[in-house]
Amino acid sequence: MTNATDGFAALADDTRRDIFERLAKRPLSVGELAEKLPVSRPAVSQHLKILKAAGLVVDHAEGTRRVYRVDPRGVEAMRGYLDRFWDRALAAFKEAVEEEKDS
Amino acid sequence: MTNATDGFAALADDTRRDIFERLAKRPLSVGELAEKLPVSRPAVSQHLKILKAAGLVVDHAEGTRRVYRVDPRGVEAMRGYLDRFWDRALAAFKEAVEEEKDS
DNA sequence: ACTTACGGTAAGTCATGACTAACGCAACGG
DNA sequence: CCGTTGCGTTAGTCATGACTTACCGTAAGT
Repeated sequence: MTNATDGFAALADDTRRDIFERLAKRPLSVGELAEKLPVSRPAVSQHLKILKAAGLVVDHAEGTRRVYRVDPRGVEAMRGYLDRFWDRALAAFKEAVEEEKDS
Repeated sequence: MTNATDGFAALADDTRRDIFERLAKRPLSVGELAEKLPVSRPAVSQHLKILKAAGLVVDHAEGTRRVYRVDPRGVEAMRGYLDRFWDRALAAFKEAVEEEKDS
């Protein structure tokens, strides 16, 4: 878990990205999310399960409700993955552009 | 294109992430990629089409071959998306942890 | 021109996954 | 207690997408 690669699959779905962005604004319960979204409550529950497995959200009980919030550590893991490629890709890209100018 | 959200779907697939990581090391042709991967050449071609649409790679002709390389701008776009949530999520997360200690 | 190398496209198959309805379970409130 | 609220899970359906085979276009080499 908190394996950056799972995060991509988690955020690939539109509904899940919607949920993620709403939780980024403020913590919400499953029911509160389902109200705003065009899908059923069980669907939201399943999406949250996937986001949680990817390390992007955490939940805690609050009476009978379960409140979810974004876990910045999961976001950081994905940033770290992209960073590993960014430096190298940027250097190689600029170099290629320079050679292109020699036409 | 270069829309960060398409990048998540693009990197969600294992084969596509494999292609992306190989291209990050050095530019490669379609055939060179297909040699190393456990899928057919047309499959690689289709994956590259998706990565290109997501703004993560660019291609250029080289004789009859087409050489693909990583486009750092696409990577940067995804980083930017994650950054928008990271600050806010981190602050909210720390605050919640502090309240948790009051138990 | 003919052939060969290289790659994108089309059509069809099969697995994955997003969704709903129905059910089960725990935590309060009367 | 007993009903209600709030979630998670299961089973089943339907759409999406990853893959292969076959085919077509294009750019050299002879």
